[in-house]
Amino acid sequence: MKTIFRSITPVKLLRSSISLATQPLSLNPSTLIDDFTKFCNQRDLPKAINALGRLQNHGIRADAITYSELIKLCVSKGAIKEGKIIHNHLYSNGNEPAVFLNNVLLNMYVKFNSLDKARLLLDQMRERNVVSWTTMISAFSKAKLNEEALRYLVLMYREGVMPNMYTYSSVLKACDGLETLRLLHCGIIKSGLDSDVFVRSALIDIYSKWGELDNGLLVFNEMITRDLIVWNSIIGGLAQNDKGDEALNMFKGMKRAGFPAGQATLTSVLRACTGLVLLELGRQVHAHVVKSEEDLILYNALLDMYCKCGSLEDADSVFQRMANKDVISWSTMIAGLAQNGQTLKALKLFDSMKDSGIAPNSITILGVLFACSHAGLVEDGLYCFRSMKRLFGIEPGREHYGCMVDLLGRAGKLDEAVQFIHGMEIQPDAVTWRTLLGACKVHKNVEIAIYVAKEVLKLDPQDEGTYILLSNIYANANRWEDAGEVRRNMRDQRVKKEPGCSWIEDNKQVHLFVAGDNSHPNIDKIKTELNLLIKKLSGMGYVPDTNFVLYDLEGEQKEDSLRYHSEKLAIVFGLMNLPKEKPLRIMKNLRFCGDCHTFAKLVSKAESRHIVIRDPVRFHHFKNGVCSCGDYW
DNA sequence: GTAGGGTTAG
Repeated sequence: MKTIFRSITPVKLLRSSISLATQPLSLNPSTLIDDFTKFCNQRDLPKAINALGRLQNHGIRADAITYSELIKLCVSKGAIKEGKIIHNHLYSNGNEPAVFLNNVLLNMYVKFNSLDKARLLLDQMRERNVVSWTTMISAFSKAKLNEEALRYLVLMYREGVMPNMYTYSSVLKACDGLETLRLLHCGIIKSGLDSDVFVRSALIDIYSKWGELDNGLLVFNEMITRDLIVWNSIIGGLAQNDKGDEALNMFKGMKRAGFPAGQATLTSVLRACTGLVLLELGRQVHAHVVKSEEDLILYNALLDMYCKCGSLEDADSVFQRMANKDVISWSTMIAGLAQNGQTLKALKLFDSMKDSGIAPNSITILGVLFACSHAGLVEDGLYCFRSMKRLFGIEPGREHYGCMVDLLGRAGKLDEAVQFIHGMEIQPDAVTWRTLLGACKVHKNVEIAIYVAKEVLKLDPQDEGTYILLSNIYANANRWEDAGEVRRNMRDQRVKKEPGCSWIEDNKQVHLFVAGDNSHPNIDKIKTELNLLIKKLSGMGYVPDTNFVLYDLEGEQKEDSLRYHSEKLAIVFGLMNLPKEKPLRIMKNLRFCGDCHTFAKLVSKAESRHIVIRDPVRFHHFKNGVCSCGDYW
């Protein structure tokens, strides 16, 4: 008895006698700790915090592991207040917990999204190790505070703490460009940490995000042991960089390596299908995923795939059945309807979205404006644009302005569109002007077109289409000198020409047709069939429209290059090979030329086929001689 | 003991 009393300081004795009055429990320190430990183990937060209060009153400490477990319990329950009580307790009486517990506290504030509190704590800590720094860096990186993440990496270096694989795998995401990325990669290799799978998957991912897929592939190919996430990184990287076919090949490789596809994998596979318009493969993925639990991201990708493969019925049925829908699900569906020419349904869906209590974001509004512009709903579009900030708190961005230029231009209000661009709060870019140029073309306004084309070329001197258009305009007006100058400028700028190509899926195979390329095995047969078809259509009044051809070709040669545009070859291939009841679904890399558009309309009538062609911006559903775009595109 | 990588809409 005596010895026990002697071991307690007078202050502590005083405290315990006070607490005795309010909390008539055990006085014995070991019993108090036992109580505390017991409640922590039982994950009984209120009782544990109560017991902690008694420890506090008696100036007693439990062991670090128990505290750490209790803090984790707070995190899992979102108990911020309790977490702070523990923090105060650990810092009471001028104590500072060991770095391990400090790290647990740091992590707690991070999980509570209190980055400022975490930052303060880190500043205050006497000892900071690699875990402390990594906790902060990872938090900044996840919160997309990239500058802060990189800044803390530097602070860490300056303090003489070296990053490890945990640090690198989380800081890589925060790279602000290729230069930083290369520096980090060097550091990783020098420290021998590049054998870590986490670091590797982060490297693959970030290289592909910065458009250096080859470096990502290099990292991937050097790996001896790969896990599911590394496969996902490379497949996702390929899919996001429009290398759908390579992504699908990689997916095959992954299956060969014995990995079952996870939801993230299938999301990327769907993205690849979307990019390649592989509706049938997309359907197979769908059939595969309906068996598992509904994953929102995956289902959103499914929606997008159906929309972008021009199958609105499938998209709608998925959308109707989805138990949870977020702003992306709604925006995908609204944009999908709009792009497929179903304007009124798109606007109706926007109303339903608002009714359902999901707040639209800037991308949702973009879909709505797109719908208005493609249906000539000038007033509705203007209203939406003018009220987006007031109603939804969304500032119009460059793309919203672009949609408005399109809206005015399409409606033939070309002067107003020019005025609108001059009044924009954001500097117009080449895309803005090019949008208006397209409208000038449709409405055949030469005067404005010349002005607009010059604006485009000021901002993008490499734009092939604009040179050609401008020189065609001059040539048609017999202004040969001007046309010649445009041609010279084009040569001086070494404008690159992107070859037009189209592709179509048949029996799980993609058939690609590139302008001027005869490598398809059946190309001769296809060309023969195409010529027969053109003859048949000529009987219906089809005359090739040569205005859409390059200026340096003449007469018959002009018509010949037009004759074999890749979308025509793809259409004929589809007619020859796909069953009559199936719509022809064709994808192309460039915008439609007017001649091919007319051609497709006539074919849909002459052959009674439903033809769906996707250009880089929208869809054209050809049925019975009419296109869903209403001949505006 | 505490810190880490991949997936969706324009």
